[in-house]
Amino acid sequence: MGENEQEAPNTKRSARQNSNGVEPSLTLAETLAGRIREQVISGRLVPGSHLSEQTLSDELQVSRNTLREVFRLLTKEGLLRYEANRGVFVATPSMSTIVDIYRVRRFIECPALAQAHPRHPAASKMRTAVEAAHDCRDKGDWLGVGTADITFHAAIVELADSPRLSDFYRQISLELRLVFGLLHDPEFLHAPFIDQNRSIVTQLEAGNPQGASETLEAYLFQAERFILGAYARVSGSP
Amino acid sequence: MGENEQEAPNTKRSARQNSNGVEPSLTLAETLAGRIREQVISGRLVPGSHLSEQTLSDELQVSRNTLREVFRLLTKEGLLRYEANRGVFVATPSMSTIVDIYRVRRFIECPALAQAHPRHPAASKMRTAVEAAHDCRDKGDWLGVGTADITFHAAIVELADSPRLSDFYRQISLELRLVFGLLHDPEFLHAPFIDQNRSIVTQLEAGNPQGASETLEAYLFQAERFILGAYARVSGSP
DNA sequence: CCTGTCCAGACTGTTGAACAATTTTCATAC
DNA sequence: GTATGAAAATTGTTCAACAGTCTGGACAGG
Repeated sequence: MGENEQEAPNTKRSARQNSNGVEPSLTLAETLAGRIREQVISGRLVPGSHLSEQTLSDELQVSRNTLREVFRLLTKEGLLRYEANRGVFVATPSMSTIVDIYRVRRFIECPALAQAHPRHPAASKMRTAVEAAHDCRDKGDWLGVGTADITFHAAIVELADSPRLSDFYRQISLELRLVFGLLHDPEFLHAPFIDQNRSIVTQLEAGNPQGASETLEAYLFQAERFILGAYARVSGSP
Repeated sequence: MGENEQEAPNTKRSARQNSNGVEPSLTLAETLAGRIREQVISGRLVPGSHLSEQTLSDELQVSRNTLREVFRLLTKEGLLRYEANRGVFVATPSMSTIVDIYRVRRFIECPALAQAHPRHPAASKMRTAVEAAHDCRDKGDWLGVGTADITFHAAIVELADSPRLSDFYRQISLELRLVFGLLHDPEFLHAPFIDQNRSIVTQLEAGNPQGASETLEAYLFQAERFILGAYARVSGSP
């Protein structure tokens, strides 16, 4: 009797272990995707390196199948690259990647800003992000400055009121952060742009979205040159 | 005796069966994703319906694990939607979906066209697509007209020379086709726009991208009203 | 010494079965 | 008629196995 009851008391930690506890119904794969995304963005996982299924699944204590789901997610986000029968690699941004990213940014951010209403909710997000960047600079927290910068520009895109556009921009930002990680010199990269961001939001708040947009375009061209230069330096003499 | 030997000689056809044989290193999951994508776009898989893992994996003769990889792919494309512990459903476009799609289209297509060089390679793609749509109309092949229409507008986006923008637009097109499938009245939806497409490409070829862009903007506003109206009719009295 | 072939090992692609966790269904009690 | 609670169905995750593909080295011949 009772052989029906599967009482096997489950030695492994229960499937949905949540060290922080509060994640509401996030699947394991999604949680891990977040973790690996962090590592890729922060540069701890070097672009071009091979991610072995066996090694990683051992390391993260998940099965290969689950890890493969994670890989699928991150591949679609552009952070990993697939090669059939050879596995996944951390994406390696090239010069043309950078050029394309900045082309897209100018294409989307400038019109979004130019046609924005100064009292749009996203405008206050911009202001908040600018001040956060300022604070972080004072504390020497350059990684925080980078995050605030991304937030600022995401807010610009939100001015266009399009969920799909915002999602797309989120993806572009991810790739850009991958580039930043490759350059590891956040101070040099971000310092010059904090004040320009402030000038942009100030112009917008003053009811001059057109001027803000022009400042932004100049900003983006300048930033592109900056990044390309830094990239060439890193890539030329590693 | 011999119970140790797993003699079951693998009744299923070898893993990489390729009925057409020529697919170069496409993974099974990717192949299946293509098949399901077709079914979703064509409307054979009704929006909102639940895709059971067990049922579908039996039907497609693949394992649940592989099918889950397929689901992950299509979810990222916006054709399927995930609900934790409840499974995947075919995405159900709403009015706000349509509004957002057309907002994005105007936001991207019009500037891409306005700043285009008339001799850009994508311009000839536009011309080809227009003529194809014309031919299909004469033959009464309205599904072909729809495909040609999508191709035409994808070519417009290609004028911007940005792979990431083109990829993004491809995704938007997929969602739009999902809407079309929901409306199943391709003649009514596409017939009015073939000639406008022709006018647009003609203006571009004549060296007037600005005029082409204005025509396109009017086109997109009109098409949005069309689709929204058809949607309301279908959704109101099913 | 160089080059091409062949073989073994490592890794990915896919499978099927199993169990845990969650949702849904349904019968019963109030 | 609605609440309750257990059974059934479904998803989330794991494991072990095997087939297909790639990698690297041993080995033979030039």
